[in-house]
This record gives sequence, structure tokens and C-alpha cells, in this order.
Amino acid sequence: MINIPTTGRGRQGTQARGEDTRRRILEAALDLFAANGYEGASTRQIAEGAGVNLPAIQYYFGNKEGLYRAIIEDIVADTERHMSGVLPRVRAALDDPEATASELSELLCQTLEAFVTVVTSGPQVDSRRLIFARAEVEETPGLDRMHENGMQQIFNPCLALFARIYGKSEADPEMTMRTMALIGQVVIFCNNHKRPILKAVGLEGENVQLMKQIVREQTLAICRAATPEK
Amino acid sequence: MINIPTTGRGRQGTQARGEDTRRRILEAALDLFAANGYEGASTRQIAEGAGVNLPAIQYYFGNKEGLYRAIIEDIVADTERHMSGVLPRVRAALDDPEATASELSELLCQTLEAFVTVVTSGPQVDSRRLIFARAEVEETPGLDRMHENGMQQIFNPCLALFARIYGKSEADPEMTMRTMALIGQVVIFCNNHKRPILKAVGLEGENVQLMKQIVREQTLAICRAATPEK
DNA sequence: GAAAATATATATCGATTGACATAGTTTATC
DNA sequence: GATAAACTATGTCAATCGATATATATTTTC
Repeated sequence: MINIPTTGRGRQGTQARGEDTRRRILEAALDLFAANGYEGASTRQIAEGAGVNLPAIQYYFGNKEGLYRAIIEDIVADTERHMSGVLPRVRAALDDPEATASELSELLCQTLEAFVTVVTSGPQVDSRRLIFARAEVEETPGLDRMHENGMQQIFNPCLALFARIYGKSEADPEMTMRTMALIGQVVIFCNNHKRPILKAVGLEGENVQLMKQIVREQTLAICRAATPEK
Repeated sequence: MINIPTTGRGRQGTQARGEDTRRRILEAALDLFAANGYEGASTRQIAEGAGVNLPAIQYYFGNKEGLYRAIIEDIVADTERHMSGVLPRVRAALDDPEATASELSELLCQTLEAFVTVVTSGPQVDSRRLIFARAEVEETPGLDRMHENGMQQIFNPCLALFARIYGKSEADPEMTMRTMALIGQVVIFCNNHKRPILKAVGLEGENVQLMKQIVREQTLAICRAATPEK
């Protein structure tokens, strides 16, 4: 009999054990996808890391791709949760024609700080950060979902704020490139922590605060250069 | 008889045909490693792309890893060539206790501009840029060579200049993080050009000039914020 | 406690991978 | 033009991949 590729969620009160297995698979898969990439991480490795047998992956996620998509969906939900504090205020400010440059700059800083929070908090941060970095280069089935979400939650808000501060159109490719450079300040920290650069600093505790401060200071400096009349 | 895993170089005047085959393999491999990653690119794909048969790879490069290392070596040599114009002047300025903040800032801009040149010029730029981005996440045998070179040619010079401008120690983790953020402005443009962001702008012709200008302006703004007494 | 649904384990499939043994072809040197 | 070196082509190897068929164990429902 063919099993329905169920998501595994929504089983209320019946079997809590399966939910646990599902979560263990997700955790092991996140670490291995982050460390070895989508093609590099084998389903056998993942099953072994989760302490389950091979067909459990098919049972819970249909196939390898379904497992990967489930992970991406978790990250997307996490991102939306962390950004939900700032984005409404950003939208309000963008709708307000009276918003000042310093107000907009402050919101830009807060948006970037929220992005820093996304990549530095929660369980398995190091692995989640690597998935972010891998999304820049890999071409895995589920990544377009993550790109779409990143554009909506992070890039577009920053672009809109930055364009208003610069007094230019959002459609101007120059503003797209300027915004990319701005966000690049944060994305660079998503690289492999085994790299010589990040091995030296580490992204825990007080260094996260320092990182937010640096992003804020450098962003404000850039915004200040954009509005010389003030 | 077992063939010596020769590098293929140095054959002077004898057989020029093999040199051509070797180059074709390198070109096809660069594109495929960039597009699919080290594990994702199969030797059969590479051989087919180069118009040669499978054992030719072993003949010229020993094995898959040797082929990859040869590509990295090409990129490293290219990087050194592009950076050789600025780095001596950077070293001279760092040795000069009288160097002013504006001189150091100007050299920092030129170093970053040279880095932009590295990732935007030469043949197969798109693929080479992707290798740079992949170096941030992948763990392929030859990449430590590239990391080492990147530290030496790009990161450390920027760190030294930036620390002097800030009046802080190079060993200060804050300066490491600030320098990372600075370089992140450029690295972000190395991502997959099929991504929605870069698909919109494109990194050819006048956009390269615009990119250099943006990096310069934003870097100067950050440096200016570091030296408020001026 | 019997039946049904849920969950886990064993064994194996075809396809693809990197590598290689072997043989044939071309080119330069003497 | 014979000999050796440089180069290219054919066929095959064990290992690993994702996926699945099948059987067993556990838990819930009635």
C-alpha cells in the first residue's frame, strides 16, 4: 500500500512519537544540508544522524526534496516572525509623505538589525546561517521560495527606505545596487564558520550586539552622506 | 603503464595540441563547478562539455580534485595580478607613520575597487564570481588555498588600513567585523546571477563602473564617520 | 481484545558516480 | 621511416546515490 506523503503535522493527541521523529529528522537534515549542501548530504547520512532508518524520510516528507522544502519553510516562518516587529512600522513610514530622513534612516537600521537577529538567534543558528549563504549560490528546488521571501521581508523594505532617503526611484538600478551593498554587510557574516575569518571572531553573545552596532553605525554614515542638506 | 599525474604545463614546442585540450577542460570545468558545485559537477559532464573523453581528465589533472585545484590556482594568480597595482602602495602607506586618514581612506577605496575588478573582469567572469561565492560555503579540498590568498590579498590589507583609520588595533575583533562588513559590500555581488536580485541589474559594462562608484562613496562615508575630528 | 491506523525496520532496485585498465592514434625525434 | 613519447578512445569496476517493495512493531479506536 502506498503511503500518502503526509506532512506529519496535525496529528492531534494520537501519536506524539511520530512528531518527535519528524523533528529529529528535520534537525539532522538542517545540519547536514548546511554542512554538505543539498546534493552533498545523503539521505543515509541524515537518517543516521537522526537515529532513524532510511525509509522514515520518505514516510514523513515524501522524498529528499520534500524534506528540504520543509526546512526552508521553517526558516521562512522564522524570518517572518523576526521581521514582523519592524515591517508594519516601515510600511507606515513609507505611506507617510511627511516622514523625515532621520526617521527613515532609523527604520532602515532597525530593519537591518532585525535581519541580524534572524541570522544570529534560535536553535541551530550556525546551520541556518549557512543555508542563507548557500541560497546565494545553490540551485535547489525549494530555494526560490526562500529568495521570494527574502525579497519581500528584507530586500524590498530596505530598498524602499533607502530610495526615499536618497530621493530616487525604487526602480533605479543604482538603488538596487546600493541596497545590495548595504545588505551585503550582513550577509557576509553568514559564511562558513570554519573559514579563517569567522573562526577568529565567532558570532555568539556580545559579538552579536557588536555586529548590530557596526551595521547601525555604518548604515547611518551612508545615509548621512545621502542627505547632505541636513 | 601508469601515467605520471603531470600538470600538463611546461611542454615547450613539442605538442601544442595537448595544451589546447587542457585549456578546454579547464574552461568547461570552471563553468560546471560554478553552476553545480564541486560534488554536483560530474567528471562526465565536464568531459562532454570540453569535447574530450573521460580519462583525459585523469591524464591531465590526475583526478577530479587536481582539476579543481588547477582552477583555483588560476583564480588565485588572476587575483594577485589584479591586486598587484595597489598592494605595494598600501604597504608603503602603512609603513609611513605620517600617512593621513584621507590618504589611507583613498587607498582603502582603491583596494576595494581592485577587488571589484577581480570579480568583474576577464573571461568567464560569471563563473569565476560564483566560485568566489561558493568558497564562502563549500568545503572543497582546494579552497583553503583560495581563502589563504583572499586573506593575504584582500582582507588583511583592508583590515590594516581600516584599523589605522579607526585608530584601533588590527587584532581588535571589532575591526575584523567592521572590515568584514566593508568587504561584504562587494562579495554580495558574487552571488548566483539567476537570483531575482542580480537578474534585474546585470554586472556588465557601465554597471561595473556604477558598482565601483557606490563602493567608493559608501566606504568614504564610513571612513568619514570614523574620523570626526577632521 | 480485535481491527485499523500509525510508525519503524530489512533488503534490494536501477542509475550514477569517480577511477582505471587497456588499447589505439597521433606527433616529434633521430 | 622506425622508435618513443604524447595523446585519445573503449569498456568496465566497485561504491554510493535516492527510492521503494515488503514485513514487522506499536498504538489507537471501537
